[in-house]
Amino acid sequence: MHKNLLDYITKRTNSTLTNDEEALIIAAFQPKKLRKKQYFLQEGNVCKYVGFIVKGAMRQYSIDDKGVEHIVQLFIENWWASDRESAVMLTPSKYNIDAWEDTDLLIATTADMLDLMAKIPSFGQMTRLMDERSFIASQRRLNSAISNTAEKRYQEFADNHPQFVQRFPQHIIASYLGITKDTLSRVRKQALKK
Amino acid sequence: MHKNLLDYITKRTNSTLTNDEEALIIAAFQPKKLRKKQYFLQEGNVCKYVGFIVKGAMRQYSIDDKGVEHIVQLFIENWWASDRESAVMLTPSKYNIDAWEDTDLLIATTADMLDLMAKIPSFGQMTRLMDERSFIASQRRLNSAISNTAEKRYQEFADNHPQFVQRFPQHIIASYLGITKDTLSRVRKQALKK
DNA sequence: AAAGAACGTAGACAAATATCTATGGAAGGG
DNA sequence: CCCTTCCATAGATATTTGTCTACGTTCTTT
Repeated sequence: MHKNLLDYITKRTNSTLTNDEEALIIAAFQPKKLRKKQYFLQEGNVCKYVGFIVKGAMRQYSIDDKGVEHIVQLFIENWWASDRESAVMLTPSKYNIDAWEDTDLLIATTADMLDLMAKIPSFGQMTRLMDERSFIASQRRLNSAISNTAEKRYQEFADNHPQFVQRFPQHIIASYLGITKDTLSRVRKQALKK
Repeated sequence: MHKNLLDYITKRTNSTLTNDEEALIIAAFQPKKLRKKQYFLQEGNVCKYVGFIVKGAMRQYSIDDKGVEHIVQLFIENWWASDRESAVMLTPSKYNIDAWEDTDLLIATTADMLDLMAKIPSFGQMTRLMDERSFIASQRRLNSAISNTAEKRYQEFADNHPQFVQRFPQHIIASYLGITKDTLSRVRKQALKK
């Protein structure tokens, strides 16, 4: 199971890991299985782990005053699940993270992550790349959210993330885009005509 | 002028810099003055510099098919201006960054930044903190954009960033929030009644 | 196989927001 | 100082999106 992670690191950084480095990484990451709907993180708790998704799909969401869920992030294989805000600031999380499909994870504590970053250059490089990618994705999504109509946002999303459209139902996608499932349904209908 | 930057680094990281380290940083960062409306980065160019704002205010925005500007980011003193996506991926930027007020910057190339990160631990730490903060801010804003009404979004923004509300006109703030200036004007009027 | 939940779609209506035009005042450049 | 540009607001109207209810289908669970 750890092989997926080691491959991920070497591929992303175009480097190799020594046996010692591999051992350190394997020691730090613990396998964990989550059944569908099981929580990885619950609102109000401090996020102590980061999870590398080996197989499965997860979602991160907040719940507003009216009890409505707002999807802030979706994760599938080779994504890192965690609430960075909570993990970095050590504050109670405003979000829930749970499994949408049965999911296999490799989890490590924030402390272990910092340790690995310090000891293994390519691990540090990998996390930097991961951070950059997250930020860029977030910026793009934000730009799309403030600039585009619901229709354009969905088109962009479907073009860039076809895997997500396949694996999550429409009401989840709609929430992720900041629209209702009804609007998404209408938008898709419009799109078919073209 | 470099003192602002050195202070910023030591404060953020709770550490001190040796004379050699300070010299490296000063050598890497070049002072630059921008007049109001002058570009720091223009759409289509690759972002080669990152700028630390010593004094002034800047904005980052895209321009859509209809020629409408969409503000994706605002910067004031002690913020770092750059298009990370372009700088990291070495792709032409989709954004413009220009000075909203006359601005004093300290600029460094991406290569110099990487060099400083490698040579100066606390510089690496500082950039990591900066990246984390950016990401968290971006996540929050995204969450707000998809979850809240225009009114709530403005309230949150005004509460969290009173300096921005003071220094940028309403149509800029409105664009930043993803609404029109007309809507923002109405929202503010409503808020006064409370 | 049956029962219940989850899901997508639809239509009618309501609410939020955008668009457009106009106006007066403030700010900035010569 | 005058002139121009920028800025905030207002009202009328159009468009987009949300809300609610309903229904048929598919998926889960027992």
